[in-house]
Amino acid sequence: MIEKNYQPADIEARMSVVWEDSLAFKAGRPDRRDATPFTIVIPPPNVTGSLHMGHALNNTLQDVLCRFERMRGRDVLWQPGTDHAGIATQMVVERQLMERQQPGRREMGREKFLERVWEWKAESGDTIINQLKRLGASCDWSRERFTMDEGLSKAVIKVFVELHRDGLIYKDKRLVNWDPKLLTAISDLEVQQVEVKGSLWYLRYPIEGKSFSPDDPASFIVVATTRPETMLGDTGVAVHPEDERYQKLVGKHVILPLVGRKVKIVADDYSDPEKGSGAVKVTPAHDFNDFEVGKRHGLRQISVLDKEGCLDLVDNEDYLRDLPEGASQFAEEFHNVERFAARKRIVERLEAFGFIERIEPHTHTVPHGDRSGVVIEPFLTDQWYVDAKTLAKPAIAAVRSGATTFVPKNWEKTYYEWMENIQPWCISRQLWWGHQIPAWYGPDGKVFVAETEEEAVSHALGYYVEQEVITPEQGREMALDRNKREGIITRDEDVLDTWFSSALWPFSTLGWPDDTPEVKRYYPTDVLVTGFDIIFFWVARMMMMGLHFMKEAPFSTVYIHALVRDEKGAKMSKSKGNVIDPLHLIDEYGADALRFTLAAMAAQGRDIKLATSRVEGYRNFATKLWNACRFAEMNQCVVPEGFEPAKATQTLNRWIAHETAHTTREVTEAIEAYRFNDAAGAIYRFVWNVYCDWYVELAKPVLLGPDGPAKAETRAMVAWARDEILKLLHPFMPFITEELWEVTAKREELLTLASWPLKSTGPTAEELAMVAASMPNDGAFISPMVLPIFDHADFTDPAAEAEIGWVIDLVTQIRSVRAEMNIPPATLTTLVLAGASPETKERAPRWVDVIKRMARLSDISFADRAPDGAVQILVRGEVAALPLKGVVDLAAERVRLDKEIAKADADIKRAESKLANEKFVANAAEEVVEEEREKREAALARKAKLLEALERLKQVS
RNA sequence: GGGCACGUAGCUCAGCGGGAGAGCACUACCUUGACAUGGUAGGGGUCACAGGUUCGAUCCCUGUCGUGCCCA
Repeated sequence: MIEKNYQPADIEARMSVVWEDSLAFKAGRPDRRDATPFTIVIPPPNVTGSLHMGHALNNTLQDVLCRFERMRGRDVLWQPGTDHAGIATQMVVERQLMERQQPGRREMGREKFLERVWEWKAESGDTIINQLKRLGASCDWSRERFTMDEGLSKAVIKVFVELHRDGLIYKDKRLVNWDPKLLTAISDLEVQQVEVKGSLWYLRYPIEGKSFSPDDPASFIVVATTRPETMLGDTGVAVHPEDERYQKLVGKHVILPLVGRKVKIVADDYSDPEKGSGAVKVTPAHDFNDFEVGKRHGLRQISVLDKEGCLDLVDNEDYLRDLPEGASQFAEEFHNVERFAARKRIVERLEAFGFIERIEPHTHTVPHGDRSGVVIEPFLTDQWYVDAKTLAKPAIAAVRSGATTFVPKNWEKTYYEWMENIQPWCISRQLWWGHQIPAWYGPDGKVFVAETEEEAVSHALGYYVEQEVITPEQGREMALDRNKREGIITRDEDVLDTWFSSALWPFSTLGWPDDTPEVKRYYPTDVLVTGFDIIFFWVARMMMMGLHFMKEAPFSTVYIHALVRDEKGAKMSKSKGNVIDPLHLIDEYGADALRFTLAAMAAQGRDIKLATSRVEGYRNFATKLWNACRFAEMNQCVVPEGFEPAKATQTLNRWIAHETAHTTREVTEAIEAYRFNDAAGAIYRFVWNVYCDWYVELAKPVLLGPDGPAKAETRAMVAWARDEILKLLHPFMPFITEELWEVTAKREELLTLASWPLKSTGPTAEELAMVAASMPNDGAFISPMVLPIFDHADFTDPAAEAEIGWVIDLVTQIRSVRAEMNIPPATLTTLVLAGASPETKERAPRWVDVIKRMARLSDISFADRAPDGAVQILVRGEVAALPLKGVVDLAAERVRLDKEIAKADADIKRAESKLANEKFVANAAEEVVEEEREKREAALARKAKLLEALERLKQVS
């Protein structure tokens, strides 16, 4: 028994339990042992995060695919799990400690702090998983993984060790993006370029050997900079080699103001003669470009900042080297001054001595940390790097060859662009939460990379014995006795970039590096569904790692969906406060409505600007479906054993079978092509505008009439079509459809495991091969879409279409005319079918009840010609007359007819002018020309009838 | 500066070489035996602008203007 009202919350709670108890989503169910696997790995959300709109969209689309393929009989594995999200999670816990005024991370120490993070994970880690379940995600929850799981950690260690062994991971001292707030290096991708209104300072650097005077331009060179405070670390001045202004100065030196360091003037085309003064200061330790310039000219690298972004001058040997007397006094004065304060004070000091020529307002982009929001400092440190350039090569090739394709295709360009210009990937992070790097250092700094500490120890002992640092005897003792190893090696403190473990996700979750049956069966995966914002972070890196370690690309298709934006098109973010919480929408309208909205708006290549009104509209759609099913139930509609819709005899029933088959094809093909919006649109229109608006309405007289074969067949068909609807809609609205499936009949299985109505829209591989062989090989790929197999061919019934189409047109037009003539619904009128064709005469009696009911008529009759003074409409070329003499204003009818005639005239004119155009007739496709002729004929016929009608009207008045 | 999108009904969006579509909103009418979370009918758009290709352009090409995103 279906409840009177549709209550999403009740249904959703109950169905979640039903699915869970039945293990419906478990991969590798025995009954699917011989089925082809279908695998998707979830983009793992942050373990302590909560569901946002992006997740809702991303997971709705994955779920549509998984439920669709599951119903098509595949052995579906949707692999769920969460990401440890290094920086983000560590920050959250640190903030928590601060808010609770508890000891900070450093005071706690590494071990205690990590315990604390694990506690937080235990507390909040289920949130996001439960939210995904509320959305209806049909993951195999029994296989949930976490990037810091034992198994996944094992994979991470193995990958690191192997890549290091192969020279693809190495340690290097170079400039990194340093976050002075989080005190860690970050990768290029974690840096956000922000446009900032700043200044350009023009500094005067005195030329060596000349006596400096602000009034004597020959005594100095002007350099322009956006970061005056870094001048303390300057080790050169660069001018363009072809810049005539400065050619004489190249090779000479300037004396750095305030500092007194002697600095060389070099020629380098990095300096742009058009910009600023044409001369730039070179600070190799604090700027990426300057670093390169410095390398080209052998300039020293002097770091003048510490990890926290404060000036570091006292005891800074690099800084103090070769400085004149008195330099240490300045160093002491400015030591430990924060970088922005330092900028201000140094500018003041320079100004006081006449070293500033001028200051211009200047807008430029400044790198910011995407997590901390502070300005990133290029900083010279030792870090671990992945040789991304080498790994990128096969990853590029896999997409070029089509082994992996992007949908929509244009993202491939973005992918190539990035991959072909890829930089070494900095993977070490100065954090505690994450996979600690499996590298150990000896007392002399020698590094030993190994999977375990034991192994590292043995490497180290071997090495130091060989180097004769210790004797073989000592080595043996240390190997045997842990207590004697004190100080031999210490582990690298750093952890790996979170994306390092994410890059392994498609195989680490299946049990790799162990040789598990899951790895064999489910790798490579079928499709990856994700947003374009993480193509670089994640997709590219999975491609690299997958190809390197598994020798096969991790997925054959990458479906890139839109970003969900706010109504203004801006990215939703907490800081902007424009976030729409999907859970609120679920509470208000139900998960099904939210899912349907997202799917319906997921057109390829366009962002989604979410409007709540759409969600409401689709909730109404769910209600509509609910009530249609109630109607079927009230009329005892059930599908009898062995019912074959193709064998239906009633025209109406043949028609709905035909329409259902058509929709089935539309929905199936659209999902196959990742056109989620088309699929959603097709099923929506079918349910509301075909099944509810017409089929059910047209079936009512039969269902309410006397028992008999027609009624029995109609009851069966109403139920059959309903079941087909539930199946087609299930991937989009799983909860309501499963509920209705359960309550409308005794079922052998859950809807979620039922068979999809259409197995395949294309030929099998064999058939394709046959077709290909029989055709001249022009290299063209024959898409399965082009050669559809009509499983539902039995249902095509043009005669039924024509008959029902006539009924629909007739009813619609009568309604329209009645509304136009302001005939109140309560007024019943009569209908005269004038000069009806034999076809119409044969059809009409079958539909009298329906037409009377729907068009609000009292009687339908035939006549040779329309009665005088009747409103006359044209339905498929024949006149239908409503004798309304006295009911309506005949003048109004004349106006209406005039309008109709004018319309027909316009159509005739348009068609004729086209047909009169020789070029059109000569160039346009045959069908198009023919179509135009038909249009002309139809319009001419229509006009003739309308003129007759007008004539008759005139005779009356 | 380079790249990628996008400007279609009041709003949110489909469509895309042969007569402009949906949902919501709006107007009028309707509590008809599934449904007022509903039904019926209707109004509303030189498809940003300017050129070009074509027999034919909202759709393809070029440019302009505007908006958004990504990368320097």
